[in-house]
Amino acid sequence: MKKFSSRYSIAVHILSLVALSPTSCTSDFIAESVNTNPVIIRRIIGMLKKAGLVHVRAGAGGTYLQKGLDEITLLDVYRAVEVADNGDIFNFHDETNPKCPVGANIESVFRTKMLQAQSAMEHELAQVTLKQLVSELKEKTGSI
Amino acid sequence: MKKFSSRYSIAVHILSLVALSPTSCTSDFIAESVNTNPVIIRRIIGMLKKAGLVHVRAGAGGTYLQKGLDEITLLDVYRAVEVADNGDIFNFHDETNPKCPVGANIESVFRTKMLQAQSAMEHELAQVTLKQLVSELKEKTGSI
DNA sequence: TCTCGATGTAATCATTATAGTTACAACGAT
DNA sequence: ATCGTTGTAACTATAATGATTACATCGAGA
Repeated sequence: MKKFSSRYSIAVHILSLVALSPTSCTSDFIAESVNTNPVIIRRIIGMLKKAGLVHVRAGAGGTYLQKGLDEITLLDVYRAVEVADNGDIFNFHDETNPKCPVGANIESVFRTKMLQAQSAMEHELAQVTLKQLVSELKEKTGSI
Repeated sequence: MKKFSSRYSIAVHILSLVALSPTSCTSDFIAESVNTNPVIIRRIIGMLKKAGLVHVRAGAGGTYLQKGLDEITLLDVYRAVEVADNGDIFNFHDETNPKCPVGANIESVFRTKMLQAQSAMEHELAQVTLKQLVSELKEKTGSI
């Protein structure tokens, strides 16, 4: 199947930081916590922005949540940054031989099963809100 | 996260073919149904062999199931061909800044959630045996 | 025993996705 | 008007995947 990029973990990191930080979150500030290049951060923030999860103060700088922490689930974040063309996490071998009874029908049968598996995973992601995640994070860090 | 390769769909195709075909399944024969190169097939069969799902008649040629159709689940096949180093389908951005309370703790919190999501997916895959899948395939093809 | 088809595997290549980096125009608060 | 910040484009490096050629090896059957 397709594999998840580390964009996803960075996106969650960004949102957690924006949620917890009392100071303004510039891409430089975030990049330091994530330990990567600010441009990487800006690219991902761009995706989160497009998904309506955050907004950015142009010119002045700084990223802010667009929705409540309990209104954003891990599934929302996942969909914002994992841009699989069709949304499927599974790749299929294209163009099996239509003359072979197996080749002609295997994909539709297999695809059904895969979509069920993917749904189960996405359902799990939808159960977790950023509020919960941040709350667990706070416990770990002591305070902040 | 990481994405699944099309090896998985090819592996399922191979096993279905081996299960249904009355004639000997050589890599050339299978490659024709899958519509790819025989070497691709042999490589994947090698993985299935290593996982104990099939055996191959060396010299003579032909692949045969090593277990009963109802003893092989989609999860078995998945584990046989998707060789993620640690088994995780999620990638994490490494080396976040340990000096930042968020950077230092976000990964362990996020990882827990991701493993739950992955478990949900794998549980779903474990529910489907090749026997079921082949049975649905038979319905589709009429007979064989 | 010899032949011949089939397997197992290495080596190579093209393609694609990702991550990182530099550079720079545009924005807007001060 | 300045200056820090954002939004992108462009480029590079790296890795995974899929495909292909080549070839040594195996072993069933003539």
